[in-house]
Amino acid sequence: MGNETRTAEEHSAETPIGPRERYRRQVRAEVREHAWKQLAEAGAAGLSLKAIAKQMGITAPALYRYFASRDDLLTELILAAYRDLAHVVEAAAGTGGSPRDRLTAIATAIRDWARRDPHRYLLLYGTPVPGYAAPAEATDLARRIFAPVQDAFSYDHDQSMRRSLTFWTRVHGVISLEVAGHFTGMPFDPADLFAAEVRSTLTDQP
Amino acid sequence: MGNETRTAEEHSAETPIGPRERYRRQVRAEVREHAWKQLAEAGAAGLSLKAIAKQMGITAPALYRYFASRDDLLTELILAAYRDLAHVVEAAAGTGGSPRDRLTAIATAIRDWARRDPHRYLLLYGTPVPGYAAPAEATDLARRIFAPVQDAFSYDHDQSMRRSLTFWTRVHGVISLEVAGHFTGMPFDPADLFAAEVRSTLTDQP
DNA sequence: TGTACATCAGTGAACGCGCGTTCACTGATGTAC
DNA sequence: TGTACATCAGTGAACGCGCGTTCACTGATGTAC
Repeated sequence: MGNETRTAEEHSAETPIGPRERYRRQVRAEVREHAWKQLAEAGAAGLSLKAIAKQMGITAPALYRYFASRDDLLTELILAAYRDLAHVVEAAAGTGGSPRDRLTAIATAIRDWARRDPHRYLLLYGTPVPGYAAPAEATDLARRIFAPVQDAFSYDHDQSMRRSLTFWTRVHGVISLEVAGHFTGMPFDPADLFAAEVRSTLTDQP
Repeated sequence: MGNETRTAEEHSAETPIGPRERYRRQVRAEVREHAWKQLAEAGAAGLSLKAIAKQMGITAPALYRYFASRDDLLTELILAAYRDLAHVVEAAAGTGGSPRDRLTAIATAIRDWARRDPHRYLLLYGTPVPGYAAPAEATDLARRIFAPVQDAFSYDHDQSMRRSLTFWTRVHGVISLEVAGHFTGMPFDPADLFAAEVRSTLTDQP
């Protein structure tokens, strides 16, 4: 599913890790993989520890060695998705070039990322999961994803915030309708519409 | 919840209805009301016949006198939501005036409708309910909601479809992010952003 | 106006299912001496 | 290099919960004569 984001525990590995820790990380990664598969098939509401355990051929209580609770796992997935998108957006912005080039690269990167795994996109920008409160880190990451856009528009001192927001809503307007399937069967190519929308936000830009 | 849409059965009442039929409709309406309340609190995944029955002070099997299944009820709610939005959009478009006036009225009507009951909006335009296939009538109603927009743009013979789509994605771009709570805590008024987006689709228009 | 009958709303028990989570435990594995 | 011990992954039983749905039934209510 392309979630190669390293978790905090893996970053702080100054001391070399033993075989138990190595095994532990493998299992955690495998759990996450199955979780993403479930999310893609049944959405966030369909995420089930028991089902994951069954798919892995172990019993459900064993998973509590690796995740404190179902919500804990969901939180990890959401944060991983945010981090992955942040990397993708930062990489696109990092290619340099004019603001126009950077913004086009960012927009394309976001759309490609959303289409690669629609449910992962919808997990972040779709209908909020009822009864689930995102951790504070999610808000930070959302801001971090938005930052490269603001940066690219910063040449327009008076209107940079407004133009960043407009860029954001236009990009998500096309993507969210496309990903939710509202364009299927309609006689046009969403890619064209998307490209036109991105261009529309770039008028009078260096 | 403002779902005053009449169902097919109520339309076909040529013969005067008896007290049993009247009672039946009252109960059905009451079930729908509780269902909307659940949808608003827990989303589509949280829609439960047993919970509705409990709230109404009857047993769950009794509900099967009124709805064939849980999916059947969900379908009715979705279609009712589509119909309600269709009425709202058609009423806004029907106020007459220039295309500019009509489109502004339509956009405002959609946003107000979405904000009045976010989960009803998300039921139609948010994350698709996993495992649920919308009936064909839903597609017809979606087209019907879109029609007044196309009609207002029809003066632009060469670009009416493209401009209608752009109107559509910009309107939903702001609304979906706003309704999902992605603007909370940000230092600007979504209403301003929305108004600006609507205006942006109207440039060079009568 | 009164009575007989058909209709039908609602009950209560039950089925099988899946869920998250706890707990005391077993047995394999890594580690320290 | 070998042994003792601590660690810890995973088990199996269990809890309480909620879900959709079926079925045979009771009893109230409307309707036709």
